[in-house]
Amino acid sequence: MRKGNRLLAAGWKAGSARDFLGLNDQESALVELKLSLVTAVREARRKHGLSQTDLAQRMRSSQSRVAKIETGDKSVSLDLIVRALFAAGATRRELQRALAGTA
Amino acid sequence: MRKGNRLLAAGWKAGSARDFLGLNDQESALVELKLSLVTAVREARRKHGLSQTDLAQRMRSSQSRVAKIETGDKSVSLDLIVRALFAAGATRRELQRALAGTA
DNA sequence: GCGATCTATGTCATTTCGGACATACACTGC
DNA sequence: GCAGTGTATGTCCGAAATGACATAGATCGC
Repeated sequence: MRKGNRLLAAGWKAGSARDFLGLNDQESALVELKLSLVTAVREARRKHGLSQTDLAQRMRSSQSRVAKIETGDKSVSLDLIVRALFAAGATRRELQRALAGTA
Repeated sequence: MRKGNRLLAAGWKAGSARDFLGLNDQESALVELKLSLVTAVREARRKHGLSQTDLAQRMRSSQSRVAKIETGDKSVSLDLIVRALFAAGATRRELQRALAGTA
């Protein structure tokens, strides 16, 4: 939790996301993918000046869910992350860029 | 189902994926996103000379699930699609390209 | 300090998803 | 025509995800 990645404290663990427990290539690829998108969600949300509550309404969810999304809670699906991203006003192109991100 | 998009016969409907029933922008964006990826899954699988059964094993799933993925069954999550994509040997970069696709 | 706003975390009831199995269909070589 | 292979579809049940609520922490202006 120290360097940079404060994200995913509970749940996914940080770092390269593979070293921490038996994740094979495919699994870690997915986890890291989610990581990138989760970051993009918060950025998109803030960029558009929305609170978690605002975003929650836009996507017909709840503030607590949005918080879980952004903290990388393991109960959050990729579907929900992407929905959040779109609801936060991100375009498909931005999604694409986010994907190119940190990896 | 005629022109090109034979995909998603049952379930999501085809075409621009929005016109067919009350989907707002966000919803249709997600559906179309899934569409692109689903196509990518089949391509990746074939490119690597795998049968649905083969891919199923790689991702510890079943042939029927893979079939459902590729036909756009609505019981299939984005998570599963992406897992299939990685299991089929696609890289993150390819995923990114797929995202740029047809839209 | 207090209210207001924003975010994080835990829990729970309901919904949705997923693997497995059965079965059907399509095509191919024999 | 039949066996073999690949794909599609329906169903079931256990597992995971989701929204909602409660509540706590963290800032900030006053």
